[in-house]
Amino acid sequence: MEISSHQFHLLEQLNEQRRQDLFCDCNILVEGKVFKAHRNVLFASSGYFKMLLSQNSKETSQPTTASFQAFSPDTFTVILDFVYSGKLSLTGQNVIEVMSAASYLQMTDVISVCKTFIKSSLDISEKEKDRYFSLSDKDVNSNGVDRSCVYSAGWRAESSSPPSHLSPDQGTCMMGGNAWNNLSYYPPSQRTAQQQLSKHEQRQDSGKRSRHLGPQQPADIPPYKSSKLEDRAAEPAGHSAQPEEQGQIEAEVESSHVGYQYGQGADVTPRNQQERESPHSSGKAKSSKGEEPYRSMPFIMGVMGSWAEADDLPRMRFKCPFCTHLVKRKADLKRHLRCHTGERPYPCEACGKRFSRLDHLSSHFRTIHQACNPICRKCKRHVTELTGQVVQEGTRRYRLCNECLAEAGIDSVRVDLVAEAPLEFPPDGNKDSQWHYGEDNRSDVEIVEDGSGDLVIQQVDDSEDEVEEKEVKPNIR
DNA sequence: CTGGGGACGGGGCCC
DNA sequence: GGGGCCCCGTCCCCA
Repeated sequence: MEISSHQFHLLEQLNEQRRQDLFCDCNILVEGKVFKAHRNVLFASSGYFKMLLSQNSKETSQPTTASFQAFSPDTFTVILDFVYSGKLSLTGQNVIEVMSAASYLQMTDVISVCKTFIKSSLDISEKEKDRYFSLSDKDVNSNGVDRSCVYSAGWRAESSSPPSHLSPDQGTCMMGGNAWNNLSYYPPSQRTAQQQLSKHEQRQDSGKRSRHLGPQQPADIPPYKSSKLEDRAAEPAGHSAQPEEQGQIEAEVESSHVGYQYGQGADVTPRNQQERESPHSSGKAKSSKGEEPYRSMPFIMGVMGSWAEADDLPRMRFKCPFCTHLVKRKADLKRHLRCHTGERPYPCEACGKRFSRLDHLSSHFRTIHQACNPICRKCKRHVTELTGQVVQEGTRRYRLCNECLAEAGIDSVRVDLVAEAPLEFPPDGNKDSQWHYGEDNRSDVEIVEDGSGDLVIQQVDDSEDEVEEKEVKPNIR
């Protein structure tokens, strides 16, 4: 016979013990603030602590001490509260930091929820967003987000009552129920984004992890590191940034909270005040309408006006919802966001490779397909269509003179220079335009062979099918 | 190990 | 304000 409330009561008791500093055998130092906790609870909740405590498992008599500089005490409070309650107090202000901290601590469940939170904010559909983040008590039992949280819950944490004035934008995501085990569940509308983020993570992770891994770092360092600032901020405690840098980081991170505005001219509720109002809320309701397709993420894409004016820093007004990157213009943010979403709207119609930016496509086309520099790669002599050929080896294409060609005995894909010539880059970067090889005007993906039968031109239709493809494999380099 | 080539992200400027 | 373009730095792959 199973008593469903046991798990909850057990956790509640542990939380009570933590509050009363009973049996706490682990001290966590976060930017000077000490948090007390139980090793076994931390061990069970975080991959980072699991590794850390495993290393120190033999010295059980002494309290374990861990210190962090990579995130703020407030962020760790959210994390620790989750560990001891199963409730994750996410807000538009803290979601990035919480996700970064969770990444650092290897708490995949928390990361997943943060991603979902962010994804929902990015969702084009305002309705969808409202459904997932209207977290009044009533909605907690009916809307999407909490459906993901209480999905097949074996036990249910007692309902805390978020203030009824919470708006969708600033609602607090309560990760309750059986969240410990079941957070792999996503509402269907959010799975794609989840996959995208994960893949992007993997890509960044595999590519860049080694540079950030210290000897004692967790295996999965925060992957959301598109900015140098975040690179620094994510450094482990043992490799903390220089004091000067750290101060800057703190200032910027702090200002990213205090200075957050929900659309221009919106009210700003300082974080501390928000916390006084409610431990799980982030203040007053204030929704704002931005512009498509970012209209639905106003509470994350904050306008950084106040701190930019307060400090003498340049006016970096737009903040990336996925990292700490700040940009001056919305267009720059739009461009930057593609590095997170993996969106590649600019296909090269000569080779099918897709690019996130038109100028990169343009550059690619010039260097690869228009080979402006008719020099033999081997002997460096000038070649013409008569004296040389374009050779393709794997993904590399270059020119060789006939002599070097014969010497090398290359018989891989050869491309006539003449055949190269007609390829013209489409003007004005019309990503939807069909710029054609010859007279063909076809839709959908189609393989077209040129006269030589060697060069394979892939015409790519940038419509639904491609969208599907983009979602499946973003950011393939 | 090193250098070259290509891809990519950020910043800035121009229209 | 937004798009396009250019430049620069960085990273990765490969020879």
